[in-house]
This record gives sequence, C-alpha cells and structure tokens, in this order.
Amino acid sequence: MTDGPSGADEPSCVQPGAGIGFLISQLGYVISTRFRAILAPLGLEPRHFLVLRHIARAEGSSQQALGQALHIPASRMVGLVDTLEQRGLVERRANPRDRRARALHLTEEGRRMLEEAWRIALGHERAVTAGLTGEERDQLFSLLRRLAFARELVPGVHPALADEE
Amino acid sequence: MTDGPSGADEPSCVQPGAGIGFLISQLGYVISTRFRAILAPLGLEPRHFLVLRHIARAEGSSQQALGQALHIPASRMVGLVDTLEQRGLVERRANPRDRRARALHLTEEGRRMLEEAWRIALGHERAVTAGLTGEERDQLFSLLRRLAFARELVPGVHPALADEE
DNA sequence: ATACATCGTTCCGCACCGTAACGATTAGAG
DNA sequence: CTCTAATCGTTACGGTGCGGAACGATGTAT
Repeated sequence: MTDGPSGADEPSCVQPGAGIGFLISQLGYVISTRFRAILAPLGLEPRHFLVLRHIARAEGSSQQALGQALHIPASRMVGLVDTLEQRGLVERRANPRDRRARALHLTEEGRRMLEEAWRIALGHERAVTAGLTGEERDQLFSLLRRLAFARELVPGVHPALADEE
Repeated sequence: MTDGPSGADEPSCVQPGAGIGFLISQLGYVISTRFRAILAPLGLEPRHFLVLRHIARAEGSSQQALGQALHIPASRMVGLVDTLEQRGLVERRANPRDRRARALHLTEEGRRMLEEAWRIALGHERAVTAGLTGEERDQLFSLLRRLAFARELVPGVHPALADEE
C-alpha cells in the first residue's frame, strides 16, 4: 500500500501526488516563483508588474478602481502605490472631478520600466514552454484555457491577490 | 499600447497575463485552494495529507527524515506532527536504536483518515479535468509532465513547502 | 574521555495580510 | 441650504505563519 488505497484501478494520471492537479499546482508554484526571481533585479514584484500594466491600460484610474479590477483591498493598494511612487514609476495626481481620489499615471521612467518588465515576462513565457514544439504549445495552451474557462478565471488577474469571493 | 510593448509580433500564447505561464500559475492556485477547501471538513490541510502519506510509505521514519524528504524545516515538522498526534492519527514512538529520534507511525484512525483523504483527493483529481475527454487528459498530462521534468520537480513533493535554494 | 554532530524542541523576530477606525470629500434627501 | 450617508485614501492594530538560532539530550568519532 505505497501508492494509494488498496484496490484502486484508476488511470495513472489520476493520482494525488502525481496527477494533473498536483502537477499544475507544482508547476504554478515554481513558475510564479521563477517569475518573481527574474523580475527582482528590476526591484519589482509580480504584483507591481500587474499594477503598472493596469495603470498603463487605464491611465488616470483611482486606486479604488484599480484595486477593484485586480481584486486588491484598498489598504494594500496604498503601500503598493507608495512603493511605485517612491521609485518614480507612478504619479499620484489630483483629480479635479473628485478631490478625494488620486489619478494614477505612469511616469516616463515608469513606462520604460514597464517595457523592460514586459520583455522579461516574454522571455519567461518562452522559457516555460521551452522544449515543446509550436504545435504542442498550442495544444497545451488550448487545454489549459479550457480548464481556466471552466473555473471562470479572469485573464490578467491572479487569484492569489484576492481570495474571498 | 494596451496589450504589450509596441511592435511585439509574438504568438498569442506568449502574453504575460494570458500566456501559458500565467495560466498555469492561476490554475495552480485555484486548484490547490480548492483542494484545501474540500480537505478542510476532515480537519486536515494539504500538508497533513502529504505527511500522512509519507509516513504510510515509510512507517517508523524520524521527523528529520520526513522533513528532508518533503523539504520541510525541522522546526515546522514539530507543530505538524503535534497536530496529527493530538488528533490521534499519528504516534511518536520511541526508537530503540536512537533515543533522540521519534519513530512515526500511523494509528488505525490515521490509516482510516488517510484513506478517506485519498478518496477525496481522487475526486478532486477527476474534477480538475472534468470536461476533457480521456484522450485530451492524457495529452495534457503528458505535456505537463514534460514541463515538470524539465524543471526537475519531484513527484509528491510540493515546492511551496521548500523555497530556499 | 573529550569534542563534535544530530534529533527534537522552544523561542523569537520578521513579514504579510485584512478589518476597523479615521479625516476629508462628495452625493443625496428634505 | 442643511444634514446625513456614502466614498476615497490612509493609518493603526491584531492575528498568522514562517524559518533561523539557540538549547538539552543523545549519539558518534578520535
């Protein structure tokens, strides 16, 4: 009894510890860890990358809106934007429409940093599937997308940043 | 410029936020979160399951050996085994060969619990790939295993329990 | 016999996260 | 216009989990 409950005649891919679920969980962890590592030299973490990216897409957003889109609680956004502002990547401008809110904008430096981070992310994406042919990569991508769709995952929003629902 | 650096003519599957890497990272998170949730009614967490499983495979192991195999620091093993012992699932027996070490054994209750957890894990594995045909599941499994192999992942050992290196 | 390594344990500081308050500002009701 | 409720950003606080460092007990080597 070293590999499961006694008389289990399951297909080999359905085995806790070696099955698809565990495999994806393992891979997901090492991949995101690796991404964090190759992003570190820029002084950025994955969440910073996501925030920068979202600001670039919707310049002038409030912190609230940003937090809502990325499922990040407001209290956390503060420190996040603080960091990015201190590094001169993001500006908190006044919003003439609503003096409570801050309009977030990328600085020139921020734009450069985002492009650099993007280049690194692209290299990372390629590294992930190194060893797969183009056709295999497409297959894998298609299969994973179906799993993600079945779980209603939102592209670009990492669920680790927003547990509750 | 809402979707990447200006002139990037990359294949669509290579896009941070929507690429294979991010997809696996997303899926890995929700899958392990889900697994934690369906295991909770037993009063167990995923790590407890892994520990129980390993003890079953190598009854009489020391905590040290167990921690080394699963890449869990010794100081954490204590609390882990404490919990399992308090629930009557594991026994710390004396080791006549070495009075420093504790020989870990499953109780009858522990064995029952492990089987139950295993059943739940199997159901989870099936749920993960629900919506895929058998052939697709095999394809996916094969592709993921190649990625895992390329990254030297050890079956049954989740890297989240061992960051360093 | 002495010095060093190993096992399990406890202790402590670190980092992180989310809730609950708070002042400032805005929107809505009367 | 006034008063009240909601919203935005911020700060403070408590809870949690993790791993390194030290410790006593025991084993091993010289």
